[in-house]
Amino acid sequence: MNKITIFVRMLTTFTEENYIKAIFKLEELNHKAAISTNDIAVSLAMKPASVTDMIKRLSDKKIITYKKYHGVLLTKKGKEIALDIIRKHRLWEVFLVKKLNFKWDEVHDIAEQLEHINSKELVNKLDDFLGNPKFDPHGDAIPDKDGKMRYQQSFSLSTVTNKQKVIFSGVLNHETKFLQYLTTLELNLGSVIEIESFNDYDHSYKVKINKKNQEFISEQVASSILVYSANGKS
Amino acid sequence: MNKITIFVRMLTTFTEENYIKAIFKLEELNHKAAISTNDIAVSLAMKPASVTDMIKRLSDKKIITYKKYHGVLLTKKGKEIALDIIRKHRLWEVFLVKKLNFKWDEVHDIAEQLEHINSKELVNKLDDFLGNPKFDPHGDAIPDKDGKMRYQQSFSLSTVTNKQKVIFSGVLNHETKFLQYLTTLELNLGSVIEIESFNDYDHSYKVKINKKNQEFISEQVASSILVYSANGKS
DNA sequence: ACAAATTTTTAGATTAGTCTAAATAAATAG
DNA sequence: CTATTTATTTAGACTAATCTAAAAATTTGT
Ligand SMILES: [Mn+2]
Ligand SMILES: [Mn+2]
Ligand SMILES: [Mn+2]
Ligand SMILES: [Mn+2]
Repeated sequence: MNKITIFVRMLTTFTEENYIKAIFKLEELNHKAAISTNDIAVSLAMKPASVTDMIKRLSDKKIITYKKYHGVLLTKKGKEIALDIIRKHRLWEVFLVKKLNFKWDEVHDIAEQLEHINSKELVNKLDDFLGNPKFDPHGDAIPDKDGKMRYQQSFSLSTVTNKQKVIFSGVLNHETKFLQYLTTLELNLGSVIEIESFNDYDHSYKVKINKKNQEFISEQVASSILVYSANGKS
Repeated sequence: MNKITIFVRMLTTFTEENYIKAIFKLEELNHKAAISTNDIAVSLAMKPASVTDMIKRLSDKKIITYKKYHGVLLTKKGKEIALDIIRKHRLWEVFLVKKLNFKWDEVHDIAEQLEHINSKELVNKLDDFLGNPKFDPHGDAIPDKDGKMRYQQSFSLSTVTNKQKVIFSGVLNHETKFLQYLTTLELNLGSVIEIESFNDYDHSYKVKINKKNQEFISEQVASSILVYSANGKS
């Protein structure tokens, strides 16, 4: 009746990793208070009761801190896991677009699967193969092997109201439909957006893209477009 | 109390796919009779009772035919799924070796994960990116998108007893240790093996590899080495 | 052809991950 | 500050995938 206890590195399951990533993204948005059960449930399309169950498990594994009725926060270990998953997701997206010729609106779901492949050597060799890219096809920063990533000094187009030139550097909405719409505007990462006029009434823009096509951009669309100033400063 | 029944394409789980692949490989070896519960259990390091459970599920899904106490066989659908998994496994192995510079003895476990990534477009684009390779880094044929693969007309080195030149074209043992040993012999796919003498007593060989190094090959090793005749015929 | 050995299945239990419905705690609004 | 509303947790149930132990079927050896 003797039991031998062996301490095995506790791996995270596919499911746990999805919770960890969701909590990380909610913390990025909130970056103040703890994340609520409900917010996690909404973001994963799960019922709150299921979330309560899982956060207990993650808390036992020291991946989050959890105070009943008061939400959760990732521990250092939890953040490391999250950044590793995000690193893999974004590197695979670069691979799919740059090497396999997928379009930027086609890669997210495949990367959702690939981000769970477990191999340190694989992700690092993939990183090298791709030339250690700093941004993914949607302009999101890619964490390096130590989890470091430089957040871009960009802002939403919807915060700009004066005539000026800005550079398109990222999106806040990753839906296929939205990305495809931007493609029809010939808007790609790095494109120059010249604001020709701002409509005070509906907050829409008339812009010229890459000195070529003149387009109309609604407030709704502008709010999901990230840009930085075209004047070297920043 | 009305129920709406929606017919959803029934996807195979990770676990089911591993059973399907195991059964396929056992059928390749046996290619006569049905595959026994026990053989599946051994090949997956699982208990027979668990296998019985799973083969009931696979039978319900029409992936295998199952007669209680008399083993299983893959249906057409089952074989298609198996070939698709094997296609993915071997294409990913090519990717890992050719593009990411992994060694041929390092790729199997990573490919075991990647083979379950679910995306028709991904596997076909990967195939194109790799130049539609016909063989993986271990000399195994890669099924095309219709599941067709040309079996090689090769034979085990241990069936050759006369002096002759043969070409190394594959392995029957995929263990890291074995593959590493072949590497120390400077034996790579395509290497020329000149049989200089065959020892009738212990069935070992003295050979010259690539017209360079003279090596000793035991019967045990020879039995896992696949070759074809270097004289154009075949 | 029958007894013994082997293989396979069944029965019952466990864990991860999910759900619904009910209970309870926290937040909000008068 | 209390009542109502909202959020969270608990309780109980289900499925997939696994196990052990026991029962049943098949195979083997004499
Ligand atoms: Mn994505
Ligand atoms: Mn992205
Ligand atoms: Mn392999
Ligand atoms: Mn292989």
